[in-house]
Amino acid sequence: MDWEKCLADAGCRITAPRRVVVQILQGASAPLSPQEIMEQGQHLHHKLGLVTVYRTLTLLAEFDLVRRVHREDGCHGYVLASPGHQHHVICQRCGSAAEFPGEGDILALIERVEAGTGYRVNDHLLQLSGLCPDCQAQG
Amino acid sequence: MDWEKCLADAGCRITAPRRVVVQILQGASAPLSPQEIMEQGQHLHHKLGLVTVYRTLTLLAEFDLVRRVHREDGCHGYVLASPGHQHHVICQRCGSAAEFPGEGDILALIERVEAGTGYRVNDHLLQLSGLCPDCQAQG
DNA sequence: ATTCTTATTGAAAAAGTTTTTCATTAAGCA
DNA sequence: TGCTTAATGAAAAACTTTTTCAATAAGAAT
Repeated sequence: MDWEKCLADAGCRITAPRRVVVQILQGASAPLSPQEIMEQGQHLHHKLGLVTVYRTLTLLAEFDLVRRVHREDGCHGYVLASPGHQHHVICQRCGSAAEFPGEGDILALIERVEAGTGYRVNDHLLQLSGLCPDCQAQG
Repeated sequence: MDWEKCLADAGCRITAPRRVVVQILQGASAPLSPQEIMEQGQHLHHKLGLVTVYRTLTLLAEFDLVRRVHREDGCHGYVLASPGHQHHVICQRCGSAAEFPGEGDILALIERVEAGTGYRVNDHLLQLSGLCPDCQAQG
């Protein structure tokens, strides 16, 4: 579902800062920190504040529109979650990210884990890291 | 390999604070934050400082003896990584963690991702969250 | 055992990240 | 067009992580 409709249906307003945050994430090829989102976003909306970026990310995360991932540098990074493709490979060298569809494999694994541990699994985070094609080529 | 030997072989010293951090993690049933490790560790070594906990965790992580995971509250949590069982299910209610062996399934998935994206995968993080048996029973 | 070297520690301070507060602004409905 | 109230931005507070540096103690040499 469209993010605007998703928020609107929940009674949230579609504001300029929110549009900017989503737009920046849409154009990103790597997970961005709140700080980076603000810096890039200020080119589109020069009054954009860091606090608003945090609040927007928290809101988007509540609706699973955005996903928080680990970054090598220890920061939290955010990537847009397109439904059904919520997994990422991240390049350890340049930080670029690629999505991959992994639902099928994961679901099978989850079933086995539930059987083995007794836990009931509601959510999962799978993040791979390595080298993107470009960085491999550079050695 | 034993963590003490692992550090000693690299020329690091086996100190009381380091022993305490490992001991706390060994007794933990959920990922602990540096703060929590310090608080619990001070019962064993009352002078243990937070700085030392951070440094010890960084060191242990370098040798893959410890693993950093996401926690619902946004904090970073650390769990001991027993080799070959580096994956965890975390209970969203009580925070307890269980390990599960998932190597086989993951390796197959990784191969498919490498073929599909062109990325070369060096490392992976898989974290499941849900409800542990106890919390399920409580409703 | 004792001494020596130097890695490690703890405390304070600095740096960085995230949240709270509150007056002001503007989204969306009437 | 105006009204209501959610959302914003700035400042400050709270919290997390790193840096600095003098003091300590691990482990090798004696």
